[in-house]
This record gives sequence, structure tokens and C-alpha cells, in this order.
Amino acid sequence: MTRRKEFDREQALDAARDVFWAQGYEPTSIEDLVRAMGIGRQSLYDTFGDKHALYLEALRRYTTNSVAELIALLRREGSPKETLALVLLAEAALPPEARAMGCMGVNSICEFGQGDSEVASVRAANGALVERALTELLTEGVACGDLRADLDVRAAASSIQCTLGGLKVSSKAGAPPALLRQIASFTLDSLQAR
Amino acid sequence: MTRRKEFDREQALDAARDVFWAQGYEPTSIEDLVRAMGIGRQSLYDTFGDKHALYLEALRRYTTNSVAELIALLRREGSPKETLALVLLAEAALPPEARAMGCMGVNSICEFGQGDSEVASVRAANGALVERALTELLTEGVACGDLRADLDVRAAASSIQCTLGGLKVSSKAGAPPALLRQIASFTLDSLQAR
DNA sequence: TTCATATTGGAACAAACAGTCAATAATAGA
DNA sequence: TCTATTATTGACTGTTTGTTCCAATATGAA
Repeated sequence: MTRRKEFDREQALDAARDVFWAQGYEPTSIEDLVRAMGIGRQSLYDTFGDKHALYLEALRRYTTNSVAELIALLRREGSPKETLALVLLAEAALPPEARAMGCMGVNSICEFGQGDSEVASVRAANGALVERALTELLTEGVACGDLRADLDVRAAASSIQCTLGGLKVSSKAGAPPALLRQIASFTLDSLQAR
Repeated sequence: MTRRKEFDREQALDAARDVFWAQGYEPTSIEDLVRAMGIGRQSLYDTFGDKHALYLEALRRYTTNSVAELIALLRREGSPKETLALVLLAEAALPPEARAMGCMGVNSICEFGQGDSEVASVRAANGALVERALTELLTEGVACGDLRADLDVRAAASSIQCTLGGLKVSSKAGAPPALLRQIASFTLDSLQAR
């Protein structure tokens, strides 16, 4: 009954996410987007609404994917201590181009703050998921003796999430991987029994 | 031999810094700036060059001030442990409006990354100053028994700077002061002898 | 007072911006 | 094959952007 789209919606959305991720919201023009997405202007507006709606969808896609990835890592087989090390050392292991992009969620915090409630709610929901998975892992770590018996698990979970954010910022600022590893090791060390 | 400026340069620069701090570089228009600074368009260009030069000078002013403030705090009289507590708890003590603005340095990292070398060099210089003052304080803390004897002072300094960045981000994202205090206390705790 | 120079506000600039419109092209059901 | 409906294309809208030009104004030195 109708003509079919010539492009793949998800693929175009991925391209948009990458542009927003690398450049942020304001500095990204519709022109940048249509070029990267490989579609026409009108197709963009018909399919995604407007620039803000597209950004929101791209951010949702980013957080959903990256949180799912992080949670999969947190719930993997293996000792909690090793898993924590993997999580904390992940940033330092990324290639330079990936480190230069930082975290799209952190970027959106700096760009929008609490000003945009839709953007804020996307982040809040996913932050809570990470918090929970992290708490589970820490609880398991304490139980099996990997971590300090007197560890305040809730505080530690918040603190680790804070450190992960800090690592992303330091990384984007150009900190060398060796420094990132040093921070990761130190943080890890403070959780363990001594 | 000539006419005098009708405005105070430093005062105008403060106003510009506040606008850039709150909104970031791209979303801030020259119109926003002249309104906040209370000067004419041409005066802005004659006095500060262009938008980018003005931003750079505003960022320099911000980092110089805030780093000087932080270093003064780090080098105050009193026990290292208490000083560290003050530094880490500072963010949670700020009024909501101040927390919503975040750190202009962190904001600039997220907005520019390593792309703008002038911006990057402003941050690098000041980051090194904080690192040094932090290291001195930690060394003193270890010497006087406030902190763990086996503390890796350099790693701890990097880690604390990372945490401070993370706190700024969490704060701007809307984390309640109680959570920020929890993170600060946990971090502090991990530095102390147990 | 007069000259030379700085500052100022407003008008003007081209370029870039987000978003729209209308004509054309493609498809699936009748 | 026709028709209804959607997709694509590129030109176009009005606005906002950063920056500059210009004439008017103010000032200190001669």
C-alpha cells in the first residue's frame, strides 16, 4: 500500500548517536546528522521528529546499550574481585579514539544539567540499574571474602559509580592509560581486605 | 590622551565566566554575553577579541580562582584528615544553584575534549597544581599518622582528584547532598588507618 | 580650544541554523 | 493498470549566529 524506507532506522540512529556522542547536542547541526546518517533532511524529520527528539532517542539507545553491557559484565561468571577489576580497568583498555569521546551520559549531564527533564529521566533510570547491579556484586564479594567484611556496600556502590564517572572525565581530558589504571587499582585496593 | 572605558574589565569578565559556566560555550550567544556583562557588542570585541578568546580568558579566570581556593584549603592549618574531609565534603555543602552549575573545568572537558589545545592546556597546568598540593597533604597525613602508613600517596592523589571530578558530575546530575556526603565519607574512610 | 585617539551603540553583514513545503518517485492493494 | 499512500529530494523559510562597519561621542595631551 506504500513505498518502503530506503534506509535502516536503527542503523541511522546509531550514526546519529555517534555524532551526538562525539560533538554534543548544540554543536551538532542537522547537516552533520543527515550526512552521517546517510538520509535526507525530510526523512530525518519524518522518522525522528525533530533534533531534540532524535537526541533523546539516541541518548536512550546509548544508555540502554552501555548499561546493558556494564550489567552483563557485572553479572558474569568469576570472582567479584576480578569482575570489579575488569569494570574499573575497562576505560584504560579502550583505544584512544574511544577515550576521547568520553561517556555520552556524562557529556549530557555537563551539557544539560537538570535543565532538560526528559534527558534527566533517561539517565536517572539507568543510573539506578547500575547501582543495583553494583550493590549485588559487592554484596557477593563481601560474602565470599573477596572484599572487606566491614564494607558499607551501599556507600561503596555509590562511590564506585562516582569514580567511574570521574574516570570517564579524566580519560576524555587526556589522562594516559597508565594513570587511569593507577586510579582503578587504588580504588580496587581500598575495597579489599588488608 | 584618550577616552576611558565605562565599564570594569574584571567585572565584565566575571559576568562572562558565569554565563559560560552555566550554559557552556556553544549555547551561549554574544547577545547573552553583552546582556550579562552590561556592555556593548563592539566593546566586547575591542576588549576581549572574539567569543573564543573571551571564553578562554573566562576559563582561565575560573580555574585560577577555584584552584587557588582549593589549594588555600589544602594548605590551611589543621589536621590533614580534617582538611581532606572539608575538601571532599565541600560539594555537598554548596547551595543547589551552585551544585547545578557543576565545575566549569569539567564542563569544558566534556564540551571540548582534547579538540581545543588552548582549552586543554589551561586545564593541564592547573590540574598539576592541585595534584601537587594534594600529594603534599597526603604525605603530611601519612607522616602524622592520620592516614594509612602504607598509602600510595601518588595514586591516592590521582584517585582523589578523579573522585572530586565524579562528585562534580554527580552533583550536577542532581544527586542529593546526602549521597554526596556518603561518597565523600567512604572515600575519606578508605584513606585512613583501620 | 583643538587635535588625535578610544569608546560606544546601532545598523548591517554573510553564513549557518532548525525546520517546512511541494513536487517527484516508489510501492502495495484494488 | 490505476489509485492511494508513503518516501525522497531539493529548494526555500524566517531566524539567529558571530563579526564588522560606521558615525557619534567622550577624553586627555598639546
